[in-house]
Formats: sequence, C-alpha cells, structure tokens
Amino acid sequence: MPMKKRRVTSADIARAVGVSQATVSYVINDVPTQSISPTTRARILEAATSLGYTPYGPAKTLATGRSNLVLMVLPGWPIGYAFSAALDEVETRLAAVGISLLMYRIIRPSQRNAESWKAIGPFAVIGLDAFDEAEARAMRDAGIEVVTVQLDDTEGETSVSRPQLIVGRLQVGHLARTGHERLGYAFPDDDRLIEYSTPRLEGVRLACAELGLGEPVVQVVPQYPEPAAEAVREWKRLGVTAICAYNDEVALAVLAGIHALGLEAPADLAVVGADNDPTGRLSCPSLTTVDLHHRDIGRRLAELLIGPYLGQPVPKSEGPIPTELVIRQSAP
Amino acid sequence: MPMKKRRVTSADIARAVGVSQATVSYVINDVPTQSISPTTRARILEAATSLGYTPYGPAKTLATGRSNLVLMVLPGWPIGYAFSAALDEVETRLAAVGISLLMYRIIRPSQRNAESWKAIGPFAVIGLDAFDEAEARAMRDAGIEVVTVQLDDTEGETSVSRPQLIVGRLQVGHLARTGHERLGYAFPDDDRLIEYSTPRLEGVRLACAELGLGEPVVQVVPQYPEPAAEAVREWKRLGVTAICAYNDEVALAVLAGIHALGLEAPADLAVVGADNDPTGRLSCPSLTTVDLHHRDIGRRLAELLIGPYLGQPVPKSEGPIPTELVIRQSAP
DNA sequence: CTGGGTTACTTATGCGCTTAAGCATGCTAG
DNA sequence: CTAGCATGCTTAAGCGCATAAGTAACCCAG
Repeated sequence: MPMKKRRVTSADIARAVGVSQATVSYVINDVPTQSISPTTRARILEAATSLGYTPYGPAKTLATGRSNLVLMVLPGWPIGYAFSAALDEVETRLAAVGISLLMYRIIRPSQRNAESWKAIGPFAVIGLDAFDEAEARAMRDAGIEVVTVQLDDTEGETSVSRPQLIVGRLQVGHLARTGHERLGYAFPDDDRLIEYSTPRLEGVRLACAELGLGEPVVQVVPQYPEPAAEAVREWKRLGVTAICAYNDEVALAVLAGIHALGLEAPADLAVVGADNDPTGRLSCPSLTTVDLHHRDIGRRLAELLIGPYLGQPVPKSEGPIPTELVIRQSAP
Repeated sequence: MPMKKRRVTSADIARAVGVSQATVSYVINDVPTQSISPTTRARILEAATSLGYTPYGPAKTLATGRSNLVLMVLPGWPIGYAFSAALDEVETRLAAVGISLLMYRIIRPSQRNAESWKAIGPFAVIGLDAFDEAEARAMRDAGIEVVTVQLDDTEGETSVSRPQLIVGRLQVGHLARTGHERLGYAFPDDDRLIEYSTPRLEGVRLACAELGLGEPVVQVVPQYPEPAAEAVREWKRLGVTAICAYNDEVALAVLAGIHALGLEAPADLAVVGADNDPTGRLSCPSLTTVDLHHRDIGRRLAELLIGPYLGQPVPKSEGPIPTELVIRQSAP
C-alpha cells in the first residue's frame, strides 16, 4: 500500500506487451509513417489503459523541442465579463489547433514571476501590457513567441491594440454631443489599476482638448457609497454636469454616490462607464457604456499565435478593433 | 538575420567558458555541496547573461522528476472579487515556497481538457469540483497530487469544503428570523452554473424544511431588467415576501426587476444575495449577502499542497471555514 | 615525505520521450 | 527464381538538465 509512487512510462508498457519502447511511442502517437499490426496496436493500447499510462509532458516537450502550451500573464484582479469573453475566444481558437492556454496571475510584480514562463517553457507568452525590454528579449532568445495586448493604440506584428484612448474619445464625444461642457473623470481607487486607468484618462483629456471642453475634473472614487457621494458633491460644486468613469464598476459607484445625495442621474449628473458589464444593464438608471469588442481582441490574439504555431502566415490585420458606444439611461 | 532560432543551453555556456556542463549547472543552481572558484563562477554567470541563457523547464523537470507547477482548473466564466481573493491567497502562499500557480479555464468540458494536466506535468492539480473517478485516479497514478474544492460540506484530506448548503441556511435563517414565511429562490440563467447553483438551492430547500417554511418558489432570473421583473411579478402573485438569490449578481437582477415594477426592496420584496461582491454595497438598496470567507479557503488549499511539496505533514484542519451573513438594506 | 583531506573541477549516466535508421520477414512482379 | 518492396518491427541517438561518482592538484598534519 505505502509503495513509492512511480510514474508509469511507455517503457513499462513496452515491457508488459513485449515490444520495444519505440513501438509504443508510434502507437500512442498514431504516427502515420509507421505501420503497426492491428493486434500489436490493440495490445499496446490495452496495456496503456490498464496500467493507467499518461504521456509525460516535459519529456515529450524536451524530445520534440516544442511545447503546445501558451501562457497568458494576467493582472491579479477579478476578471469581468468582457475580458472573460476575450479569454474564451483565445482559448477556443487555440484549442482547435491543439494548443492549451494557461493563465498566470501576477499579484505583485517580482522577479519570481518571470521565472514562471521559464519553468513551463511555453510555446508563447501573451502579456497584457508590453513586457520590459530585457524580459521580452530573454523570452525570444528562449524561442518563445511574445504577444502583447497594447494599452495604447499602436498595433504591431506581435501585439493587439486594446484601444484605451478611444474609450475616452467615445465617452467624451457622446457627452459633448448631448450638450455637456464641464466633465469629470472618475478614477478607480486601486493602485494596481494605474497602468490601465491612466491611458483611459489620457484619452478623455485629449478628447476634451480636441473639442475645446477644458480639463476634466479628476476624482478618485472608491467602491463605497459615502466616499463616492463625497466625490459627487465636489463635482457638483465645481459645476460638472457629466462624468466619464474608468469602467462600469467605478461608474456604479458614482451612481451610488449620486443616489446617496438624493440626486438623480442623468438629470443632476450624467455618467458614462466602460467595458459594458452586464451589471450596467441592471442598475438604476441603467448605464451608458463603451463596448471594447473583447471577442475580437481574443480572436486576433489567437491568430497571432496560431500562425507561428502551424508555420503559416498570420492573417493580415483588419485594422483596429471596433469600439462601440452603448447608450442607456445614465447618459442618454 | 533569418537564422534558425536555437535555444541557448547550459552546454553553450560551458563551451564558451571552457568548463564542463556540470559545472555550469552547479553554478546556475548554486548547489551548496559543490565548491566552485569565484572566478569560474563569475565567468559562467557572465556568459549566462551575455548569451541570454534561460534554464529550460521541461528538461529540468524531467531530470529532477519534480515540477514546481500547480494547475488550478477553473470554470470558464468571470472571476469575481470573492474568488479572486481566494486565488490571491493560494498564489501568494504557494509562491512563498517556490511553487507557481497556473490556471486553466474549462469552457466546454471535453476530453481535450484532461490532456492539459498531462501535457504540463504539474506537481498538483486543484479542481473546483470533484474530478471524476477515472480522471482523479489517472492523475494520482501519474504522481500528481489532487486537491479539490468541494461543493458539499464534506471535507477530506485532499479537499476543502466551500460550503454551499450553509449559504442557503444562512439566507433562510435570516429571512425567517425577520418574519418572512413564503420564500422565493432566484436561480441563475446560465447552464454552466448548474453544478454550483443546485447545491445552494438545495441548502435553501433544506433550511426551509427544517424551519417549517414550505418549498421555496424557484424562478430563473436572467441578467436583464424585463425578464427579472417578470419573475418578480410572479413571486408577488404567489405571495412570496423574500428572495434568496444564487449570488449577488442574480440578486442585483432581482432588485432591478423590483425597481422596474415600481416596487421597493425590502418593503415589497426582501432580497438576500451571496458571495459579498463589492457591487452589492453600491446598489440601492444595498444588498444583504453571505460572505464565504474565500481567503480562508485559499489558505487551506495552499496548506494542502505545501505539505506534500515540502514533505511535511499537512496542518490539521481547524474545522469548517466560517461563513458569515452580511446584513444590509435589501433584507434588514 | 607521506597519507588523508580539501578544493575545484570532469565524466558519465539517466530522466521519458521522439524519430531517423536499420533489419528481418513475406509477398509480388518480372 | 530472385530483385524489389512493403510490412512490422527494433536499435540507438539525442533533447537539456541534475547529480552521483570519480580525479587531479594542492595543502597540511604527523
């Protein structure tokens, strides 16, 4: 009972059946260039299942020099509907060609994180932001494909743009069009989001400048009703009539703040979120937001990886991924 | 320029420096039982960085027979705050002993999914539900630790209970205590959640029976205001005065439905959610919910893995992980 | 000046697998 | 009757690394 666990290897099967280990490998992998008699094949397969054989990935990867794993490096916070859809898309498409998508959460950036992709030796790494120069170089040196989701609007051969600036542009455009002139920006109360939130704010700033609207009034909005109310009070004091929020979550906090003060959106303050989270449909008022078409981002990411994997050319980019305004009650 | 990419190996370094490959390995891994002259060490390290050397995981795993990767198998939907906290906890604790946590999303259950843990050869696999018998056996045969998060209240040596029945008990208990007698259950409109939603409903059923409250009126509630309103209308028609929701998300839909009908929570219908998502603080009315103490679940999961990894005994369980009612406005 | 212990390495093997190359058969075309 | 060719295997090498075991040089106690 308390025997030492030992991995079942293809050699064990070979021994059991009385053939060479190579034969086992040929059968297991169904190698088309090898002819194997049906009886031998059957006996090997039978032995394999009865012994509980499982090919050992690391050995296989080592022998073939090629992994079928793709590592996606993710920030360590909740994954919303929108991003989840992108992941679905990537996963499904990669699975179709035999690649498994693994995810790695980075909680606090550290050296140890970088060890991870080394330890697994993936075929490719997908980053949610550019990796730093040295790291990217190290990966490519190790023969790993590196693909990133860019937060600015630049799109390269190994990156997909998840356009943040455009988000701001759409938010501001809509508000300006509906007569708002003095805007506020609701910034998330989470240091970890800074890399993501600043580009969106930047987009809002640019759009305001372009439309001659004056600087947006930026306030940090925590996910609690009282401090959110405080922020709303301040905006009202400064004559702000509409808010662009970092995302729908922050937008909901702003709505809560408005409600807490006995005010109403959009009459007293219009609010536009971003990411089109389903919760935004359920709030009162329902949330006007920006949809980033994450499925398309996922599709493009998958394309960028499948090409190199199959040794085929990557389909030409169809240009930037569309971004769409979803108008609901909070900013009609 | 278009040279074939070739991985830099420890042998390359050895050649460059003029030592044996073994020496390189000793230096790279800082093997304490080997003495290496400072000069040699320095030259090797220098060559390693200048050549851009990266130890190759699969080879290392093969040679040592031990991986430092743990695979967490996740359902393929968004990861909320609560569960994200559990992941954080697992990740952090495992990282402290040198284990990397990788996640794998299962979108549609299929054979191919099972290939994944084979292909990576992890030290352990964490499942969010029991794996089926054959699969679990195959893993253990392959020398992989198997740990699961149980959805019922049984807790074993290799599982942590994430008590679902208790959720229902707390929801119902609170509502009964505050005078409600005819309850409804808001079931999520997502087939993928069935494994998770049925145990929670079961908990509600049991609690109702125990308290002599009669069967809860179950309705599926989609994440849209109109159909949610429809469900609310039906509940009202049947004299239901309070709703237990599968989770906070569904609870928010119920609130939206209530609001759409011009009714008010908790006056017309009280609502209790589950999972204590931050959004529940921001809704109006704010959401009474159940907190599952996910951090503790994460901690326990990590303990279950670190023991075997370090060859130390697993700390004794401190009993079931506490579950706590968070009372807010929607069901005071 | 000698034997035992360091120091600083090298040699060699194996982890489990793939895959090119080899090698007996038996069968068929000529 | 035999060259030629499938068929159905086996042999052997090697992927990149860790590590046990060996070894040569040197130092110092006795």
